[in-house]
Amino acid sequence: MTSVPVTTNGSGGRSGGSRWCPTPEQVMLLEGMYRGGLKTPTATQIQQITSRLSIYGKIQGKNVFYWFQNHKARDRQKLRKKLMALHQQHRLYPTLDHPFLPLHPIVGVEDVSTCKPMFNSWKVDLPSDQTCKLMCECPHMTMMQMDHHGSTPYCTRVPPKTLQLFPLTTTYLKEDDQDQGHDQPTSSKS
Amino acid sequence: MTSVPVTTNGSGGRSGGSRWCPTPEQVMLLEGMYRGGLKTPTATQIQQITSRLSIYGKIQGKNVFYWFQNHKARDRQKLRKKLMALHQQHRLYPTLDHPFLPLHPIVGVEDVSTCKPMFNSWKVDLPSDQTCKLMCECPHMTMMQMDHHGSTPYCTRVPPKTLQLFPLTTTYLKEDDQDQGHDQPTSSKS
DNA sequence: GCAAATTAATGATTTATTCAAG
DNA sequence: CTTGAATAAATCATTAATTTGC
Repeated sequence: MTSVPVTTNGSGGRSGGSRWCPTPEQVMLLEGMYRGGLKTPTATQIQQITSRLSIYGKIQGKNVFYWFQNHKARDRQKLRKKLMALHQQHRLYPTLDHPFLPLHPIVGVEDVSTCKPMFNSWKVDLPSDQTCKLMCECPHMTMMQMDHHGSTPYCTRVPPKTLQLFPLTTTYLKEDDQDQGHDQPTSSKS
Repeated sequence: MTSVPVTTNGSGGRSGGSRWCPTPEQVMLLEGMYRGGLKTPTATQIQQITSRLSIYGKIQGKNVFYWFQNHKARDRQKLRKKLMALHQQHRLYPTLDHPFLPLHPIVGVEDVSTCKPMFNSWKVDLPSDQTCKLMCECPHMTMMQMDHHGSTPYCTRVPPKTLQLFPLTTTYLKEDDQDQGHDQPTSSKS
């Protein structure tokens, strides 16, 4: 292949000549279209887009075509990855320069996926939505079910099972510690 | 003016008042984790981080959660702004303000609508590799000046001639805000 | 030096998206 | 087509920095 005399690229005169290198404007515009709802442009649309974007740099229809294909695919891929991470939930990463986050893995937890949604319960004072929203006031108790026969080798920091987690693990707590996150009813918002 | 005395925090100052105020140690640790690659901690990780940081001061899981959200968002925002400013100088065409909609039709092409099936045929049933090859062989001209080589059985069914520009017409990104503006009335608080 | 006034950072909420399951 | 789950963008609100006049 490549019998095509593609002197492509350019795009601001960047280096290389083998593949399209979109300019920021082009990327911006493409993303805008994508976000605007255009996921799989028709040939006509591709054409128009190409024409439009050629103002900012060299571009071909196939670039646009590929861009949308890739963008959509990567969107899905990203989401899938997230979902996976949700179920595996043990992404420990090696620390780098500082021992910042030994962050020992939680061993006995398998159903951590249930805690992610719990974060929504923080904003439980929503006006009038039909949806759940307020599942439980005590967000994180369900998450640390663990224990049982989880050996928890070095899980010293995480409380064994009695979920003190958020409020109580602080070194000092005063009576109004709850007030911080409890609710600030918009304080006379506009 | 007469800046409204924020009654919300009146008594006792901010020791337990309105919002979390991270200690330098906490900030340091959080930034270290972020730089270390932790961009969106899971609930489990948030718990661990919270527990760990609590020795330096009062902190809740939601604080950690929010911190990462904000940090990541502002990182992105900053970067995007930089990129935008980099190439904002061009502004050759007036359409940058409404980049996505106008998209005037192309002049030289009349029967472009027939190209659409072509795009479909590209990715139709060939293995991905084949598809790619096909694209490479027939890159730009295929859509632009497509000399009906007739072998497009799909072309029988053509979309409306009046190639409707884009179906999007939604909100798009409206950030523009060329300069973040100083128009912010300081007394906007209500 | 100091506070009031103003500006910049940033914590906390709300809103708009996304994909995919039902 | 609708809804669920989750997030990132946009926005609001408060704290810290800083400027400014004395």
